[in-house]
Order: sequence, then structure tokens, then C-alpha cells
Amino acid sequence: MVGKAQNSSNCKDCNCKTSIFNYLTPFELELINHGRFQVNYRAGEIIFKQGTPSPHFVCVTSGLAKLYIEGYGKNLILALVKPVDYVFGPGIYVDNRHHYSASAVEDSTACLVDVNIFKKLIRENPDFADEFIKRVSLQAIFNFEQVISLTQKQMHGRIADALFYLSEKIYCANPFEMTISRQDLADISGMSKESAIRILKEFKEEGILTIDGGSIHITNPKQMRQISETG
Amino acid sequence: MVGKAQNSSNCKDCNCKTSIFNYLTPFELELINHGRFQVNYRAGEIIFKQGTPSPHFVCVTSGLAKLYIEGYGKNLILALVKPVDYVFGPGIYVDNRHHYSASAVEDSTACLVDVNIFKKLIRENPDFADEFIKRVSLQAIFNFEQVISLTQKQMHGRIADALFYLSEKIYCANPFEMTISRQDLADISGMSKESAIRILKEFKEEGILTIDGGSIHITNPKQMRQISETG
DNA sequence: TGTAAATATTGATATATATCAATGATGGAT
DNA sequence: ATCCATCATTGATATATATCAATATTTACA
Repeated sequence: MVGKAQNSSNCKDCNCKTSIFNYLTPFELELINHGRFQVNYRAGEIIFKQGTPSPHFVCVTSGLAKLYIEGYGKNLILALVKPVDYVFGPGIYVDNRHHYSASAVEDSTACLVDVNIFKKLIRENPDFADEFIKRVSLQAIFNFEQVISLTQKQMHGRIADALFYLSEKIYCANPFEMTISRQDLADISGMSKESAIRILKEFKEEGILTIDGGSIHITNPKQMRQISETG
Repeated sequence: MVGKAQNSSNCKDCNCKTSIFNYLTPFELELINHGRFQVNYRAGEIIFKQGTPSPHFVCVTSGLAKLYIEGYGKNLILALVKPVDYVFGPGIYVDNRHHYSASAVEDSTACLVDVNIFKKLIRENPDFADEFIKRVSLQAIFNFEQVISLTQKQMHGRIADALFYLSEKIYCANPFEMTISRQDLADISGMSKESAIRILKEFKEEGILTIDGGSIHITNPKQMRQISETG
């Protein structure tokens, strides 16, 4: 499902553009606009795969995507990416390969931008470079928290962290419609699907949350925070 | 233990300088040289602590340091840093705070460079900036591998990974003198000290390695690789 | 609307790993 | 040399978590 950009004539007017683009001049935005692609993905489709070349910078403009490492028999979801956020793998400055895979969780659209244009702008526009490094740094900090959660907390704490992540960072709502699967929740939390389900059930029984179809409501965020912190 | 730089009169002639400094002009190196500090640390001393301000870029010029996150009751060692490598926490572009702690494992010396000078050079010298981003990217890739090892491998695989890391990346020798403690080994591998010791013992009994005092010899690297890969 | 496929749920069981507790070794300071 | 403190080792036990297997539920699609 590939086609020329449709939902806006160019990057300058695109209200989907990620905020680091605010540091670009109109001329620089035009550079990015030139030759970019907009692509549509159905839920489940792979956007790019770990190990393949990464000639593009990917900006998710609608839907929801997941970034995941394909490990030993199971996946670890590093992050969910919603509009308007972008995916900039570390391979671009190293070996031009993707070091994790990305796929659409919901039907999604993304803009693909030639990575060389991006790198050129990094070199030419220090404000843009600073902002980019800041983004990469924020990602690293987030990863640190994630590693600690995964390696030092027990399952309850990890599920609590994942639910906060979904509620606060991804869906930005408290009763939220969970569009990811239980397997995805498990892959975020580094545990088996069955364990994730069981803990969800316990939280429900303890009155910490309610589940209504695909909708999850954290009714006792304070206690859930407690669970997150005590591991 | 703080004193003005001693082991070289300035950064330009310092044969300890980390390779990204190769992208700097003599004038720029002089900028770094001006006002930098060299500090000596005894084994065990803290170089900087998680949560504190990070006004400096730290370059380890002798000895061995560890970077670790202080988590819930235990530490996770992110990396060991040997000469000549540098420590550049992600907080510098975000909140000017350290997001992990660093301490000297062996008696060590380090050069501290004002972070603002560093950031200024990033803005002014695109080659330097590119190289810096590359380093940050390499670090991110390494972290991904680490997370997968920690979350998806069993203890045997994790200890194997840690031993390869020590042998190949840190001590760069096969019978190597292990200057880190068993607790450190456990903190690298995300397990209890007792478990780390037990696995070391098993490896010894299976003839995969020999331990002679503080020296460890991986006598069957092939089998150890196997263990690393089968988790 | 009905049917197959995918996903979710639950229970029973096996096992990897941590914890606790005790003992042994090692290295520095006096 | 001796003592104390730290570190390493070992064993016994508890427990968190995965795995396996069966069933229920939802979703997609003809």
C-alpha cells in the first residue's frame, strides 16, 4: 500500500509534522517534502523489519505502530508510536540497518523521508541537531527506566508500568480503549501472555481497574502507582 | 582527590584522548583543554551519582569505572568504562541530571570537561556532531542487545554474555584478570550474586572455563557461545 | 448469519531463580 | 603475624513465573 502523499500537499502545511520540524526553516521543510512518501498500513502489517536496510526516517501520521525487538522466540516491545511521532533507529548513523522491527497495530499511515536529507539537515542546522540529540536522549532515558522495570520489578509492577504507559503516554485517557492485544501487553512487560492476563484479572478483582470489552479504566491509580513502585 | 591535569600538559598531546576528539581542530581541542580537570579516584569511590547535576563530560583516562542504575534495592550495571572512553549521560540534553551513577572499580583517573564547551562544539563542528551521534547510536544498539539478554535469556546465557563482554570488550584478553567483584558480575547479568557464583561453578565443572585466583580463562569459547545463543 | 480462525481465559504443573543462613577465604590495617 | 571486615562459596528452601493443555470468546469473512 504505497502512494504519493495525500493528506497534505506538503510538509510545511502538514499539521501532523513532529515538533522537531519546528526547528526547520520553510526552505528546509521543502527539502524534506521533496521526494517523501506517504504509505498506508493495515493493522498487523510490517513497516520495517529488524536487520533490513533503513533508508528512511519514518513519521507516523495516523494510527498506532509498535517497535519491537525480535529476540529469542519472543518479542520485546520497545515502544508504541502514535501520531505524530517518528521512528529513528540507531542504525542510521552506524550500519544503515534496522535494529528493531516496526509494525502497525492499528491501520496506520506514515511518511517516509530519505535519511540522507535528514542527516544533511542535522549537519547544517545546529538547532535541529540539538533538538534531535535531545529526542535521542529522552529515548535513552525512557529505555533506562524500562530496563529497570523489566529486570528488577515483579510482574505486578511491570504490568502497572505498562498500563500507566498506555494510559498516560499512548492513549492519553483514563478509561482508554486498548487497541493492542494481550500478547502485546505481555511483550511490553516482558512476560508470558498468560501471566499478563492473570495479573489483569487480579487487578480487576482487587478493584484497581475495570475492564469493559476493550476498554480499561484504572479506577484506583494511587494503588496502582503503589504497585508500580514496590515492584 | 582533585587536582589540575598532570599526565599531559594539554588535550592536544594527550594520547588518552577518546577518538571522537580526532574530529576536532587544534583550536577546538585547546578550548576543551582550557579549564578541564583531571581527577583521581580510588577503587570504590563514586565519580558521580544518579540524580545529581551533570556539568561535566567525563573521560576515563586510567583504571576502570562502572556505570550503574540504582534500582529497586539492587543495581544494574549498564557498562564498564575503560581508558580511553567517555561517559556522556543522556541528561545533558534533557535535564542536566545524571540518570545513572558511576564509580571507580579500580583506582582510576578521569578528565572532566565542561559540558557547555562540548555542546558548543557539537553545534559548530558537524563532523564532531555526526561522530557523537554515532557513538550515542552505538550505545543504544548495545543497550538493545543487553535488554534482550536480560529479559529473554536464562541465567546461563546471561553469564555467558557477561563473560564475553568482559573478555572481548573490557579486558581484551582471554585468560583475563577479573577486577570486578562477583556482585558486579551479578549486577551486569541481572541476577543475585549467589546465582552468578553457582553458574560460574557449573561452567568450571563442565570444563568451559577455569578460574585461578582472580584470573578467568574461557577454555571452550565455542560451547560458551552456544550457551549464550540458546539462552 | 454461520463458521473458521484468531485471540483470550483459566487451571494444573514444572522450573528457574531468589532468598536465607551458614561457613570459608582473602586482604588490609594495626 | 593477627584480627577484622569484606567478599566468596555452598546448601536448603520458598516463590515467582513459564509452560502446557483445555476451553471460552471474539473477530473476520464467506
